[in-house]
Amino acid sequence: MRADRDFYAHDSITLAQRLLGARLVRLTESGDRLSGTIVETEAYLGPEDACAHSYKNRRTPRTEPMFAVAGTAYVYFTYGMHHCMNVVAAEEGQPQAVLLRALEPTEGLEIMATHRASPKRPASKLRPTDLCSGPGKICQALAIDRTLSGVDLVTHERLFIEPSPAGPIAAAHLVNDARIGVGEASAWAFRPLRWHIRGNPHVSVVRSPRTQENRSGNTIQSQCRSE
DNA sequence: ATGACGATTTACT
DNA sequence: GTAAATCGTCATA
Repeated sequence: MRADRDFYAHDSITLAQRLLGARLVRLTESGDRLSGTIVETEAYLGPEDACAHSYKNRRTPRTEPMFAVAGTAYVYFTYGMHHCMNVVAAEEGQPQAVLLRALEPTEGLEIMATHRASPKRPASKLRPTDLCSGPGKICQALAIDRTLSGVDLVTHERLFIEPSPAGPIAAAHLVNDARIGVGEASAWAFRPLRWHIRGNPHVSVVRSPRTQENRSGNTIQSQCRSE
């Protein structure tokens, strides 16, 4: 069953954990049903978060959906070639969002593979873990681009989320560490705002405890759980 | 109008 | 591990 407004109406830290185990569903224009279980997320906190697009309330045509009601999709284009999808959290006007970083694909793997195929790596050579193990891969596999930015996941016909009937993943099964790809300039880059399902093979980046120690010193060590 | 820069992925050494 | 690909977005002028 599709998630309703109440499912999304929480701060981004809560929603990031709540989304794990839920299913992202995409019904394409071509009539394909594509879906996957969310296994990795990151919370972006809003005006005070130096790593967020909405830092200092930066409000532009691109970031406008971040200020919308919880359950809105925020999709942006980056590096001249990739799209990334967020789920907007919190109250309307508070630009918090959760970045979807990895899915375990469940329906339409064949179609996803054709979307992800390249000359070097044809669809036939792609394994399930090559399909949705990163924010750019998710959008390519499920045919999500910025034309879907700003749509309401509570009512949209072709893009929505189904919570797990089994309920949220227990905290003991989650790994919580620093966000990926946000640089190291600000202390915000080291805050543990990323979550993933422990041991899931579709997760985009698995940091060894050693690496975590090297990259972030004792700061994260004390705040994060490692594998 | 212009320039610097990505909430990334891929291929190659 | 390092580097290239590639262009929309945003701040500055």
